[in-house]
Amino acid sequence: MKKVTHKDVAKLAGVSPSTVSRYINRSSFIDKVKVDAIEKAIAELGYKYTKRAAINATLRSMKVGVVAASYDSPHISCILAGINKVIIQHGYELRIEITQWKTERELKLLKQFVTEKMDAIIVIGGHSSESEIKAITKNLPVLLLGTPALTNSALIATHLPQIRIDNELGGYMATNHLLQLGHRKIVHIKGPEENADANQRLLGYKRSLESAGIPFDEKLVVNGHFSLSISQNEISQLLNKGIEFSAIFAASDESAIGAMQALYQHGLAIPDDISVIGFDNLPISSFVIPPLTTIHQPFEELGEIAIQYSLDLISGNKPKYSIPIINIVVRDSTKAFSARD
Amino acid sequence: MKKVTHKDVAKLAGVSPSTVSRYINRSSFIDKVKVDAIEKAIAELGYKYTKRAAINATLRSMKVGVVAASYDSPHISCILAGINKVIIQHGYELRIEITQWKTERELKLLKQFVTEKMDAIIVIGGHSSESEIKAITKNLPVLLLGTPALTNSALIATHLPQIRIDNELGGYMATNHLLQLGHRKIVHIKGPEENADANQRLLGYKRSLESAGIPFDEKLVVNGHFSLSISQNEISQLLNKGIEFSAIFAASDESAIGAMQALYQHGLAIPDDISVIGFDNLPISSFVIPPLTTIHQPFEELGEIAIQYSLDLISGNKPKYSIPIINIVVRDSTKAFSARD
DNA sequence: CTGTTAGCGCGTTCAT
DNA sequence: ATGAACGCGCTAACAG
Repeated sequence: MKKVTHKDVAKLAGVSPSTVSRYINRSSFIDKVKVDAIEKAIAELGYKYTKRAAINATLRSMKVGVVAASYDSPHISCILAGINKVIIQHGYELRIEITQWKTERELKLLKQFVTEKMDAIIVIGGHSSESEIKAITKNLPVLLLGTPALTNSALIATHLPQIRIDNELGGYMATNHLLQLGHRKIVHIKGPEENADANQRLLGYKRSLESAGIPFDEKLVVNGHFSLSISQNEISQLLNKGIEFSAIFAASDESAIGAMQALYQHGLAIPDDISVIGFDNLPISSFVIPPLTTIHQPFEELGEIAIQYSLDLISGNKPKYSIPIINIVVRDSTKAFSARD
Repeated sequence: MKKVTHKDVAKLAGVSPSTVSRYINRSSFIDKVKVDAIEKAIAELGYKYTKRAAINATLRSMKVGVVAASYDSPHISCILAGINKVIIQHGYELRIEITQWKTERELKLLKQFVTEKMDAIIVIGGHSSESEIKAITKNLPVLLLGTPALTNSALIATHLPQIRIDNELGGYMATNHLLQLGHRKIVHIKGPEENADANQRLLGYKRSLESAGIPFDEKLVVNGHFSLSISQNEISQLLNKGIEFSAIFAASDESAIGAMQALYQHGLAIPDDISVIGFDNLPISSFVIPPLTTIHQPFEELGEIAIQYSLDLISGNKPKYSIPIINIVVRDSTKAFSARD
């Protein structure tokens, strides 16, 4: 028993193979009578379409490649879930590769995706510049998700489409929450210098302080690189230096958790001694002790939007999308300021 | 400029296309002179092998499918990273699909993988029975990773290969650690009834108690279903009932963290009032407060072993593998027993 | 609208 | 050991 092909279907239906192909792809209108015959033949023969052969014939891959820093970063998992959810409905496949935080590897993977003829590429929180990416991917549809790559201003402006939340607003909301609780000395654990998201959150922090009439204090800002251990270290040093503060706004939940670690090690209670607010709302953030107040990012939705956008790019449609909304989730790690003894 | 194919290479090298093909696949010995000619032609033409066409010609997919419960389960991410690491070196591709904890979806995906002619399938912590899986996958290489599917004893025994750690030993080690710290009333948060891993951990718990001469107390065992929130709930109820205990052995880190939540809400300090030990050593477990003592599972290594095994299955080699070693990681959540006031 | 012809780039019989 | 011929299953270009 050989595999039944569209030719067999064609023969039985009394039409040509190409008509069957056209029927399958709905690429043109077909006589109702023939459609019926084809459908009958398909049912009778138990014909199954083999996408592989089509891909081989068209030289298109029907794949979209995703490069991300790692699998086990919680928010990346959520984004991937969102992407996966919609992509399968469109007959595309997902190819996920991880950079392990190495820029060279990111570039290498991008090149590989190009030679493998991916139909589109999504870069999640990449570290290379827009111009580098564009140089490699040429006119392939590329989408930047989350942290956009740094634009090297020395080169021509190459604006790749990107999906991002309103980070400045998030930074403002977080800081404002602390302010409203009566805190005045608020530490900010910022993200990497070259990260636009991080910078915008810092901007939001500044604007919030400003609108409350509190002067910006350089000494209260440390760089946690979105990293748990680095943030832990930074806060620990701050504490050792004896710098005073009653609250922390961390630019990521991982940073916030690192800060909590440091506070814990120094015997400081959260939120009684120090309030902490994060940014991301990772799945785990509601389960740290105490549960973390944070800014919620709809990661899965971000993934869905990103892939929709990419699909539109592939098909040449004008992408239409809405920026997902962020909001504050108040849990137990923040509390009204009270002067310590 | 058209794509350069193996035919072009053949022509330039003065050999036949099939010889080039044989050279590429090393499927038979070729005259040294011709090899040189071929290599020279490849270099000159910048020829690139196109796997897609080969796949189409052989009707093999060069893919292995993985079904897992979700992307954003921390240990699954680690396993996937391990799999990904070795699979790319072998020219295979990874197709990951998630079941969202639904058994029907698991079965559906399995069927889909079969019709897509996956070369092998890995099921991570599946929920269907071995016989169900085997019925669908026939003689396709299937590997069960972690939690094996429940074997329905009513049907014929169908032993699918599976990679697992020594869960009984892990349960023993965890309990023993607590015992050595002087604890006598040790709560166990077990996993789902139908989960073999969970049952074995429970067995280890029992054996450890037994060897310490402590009678097993049914009331000290609750079912946390490996779930954070359920475990939280169960421990909360235990506390409300006034049942006495000084330590908890949770069958998963997520359960342990849930337990910690409950303790926190009841104003109990960890480890001063209650010691907690988990099982898994998730990336986050070192960062909860206090850092969690737990049994370390080498997830990434498990992934590597699983895919190696699958690759061996595909190529017909006799799979050789070693069961990965687990060990205890002592952090701050456990402490010597001291009678409370 | 539909059928015919000609590939896509490679693997795999057969012979020799 | 090597070449010729054919096949994989489908799409695309061209006629009509």
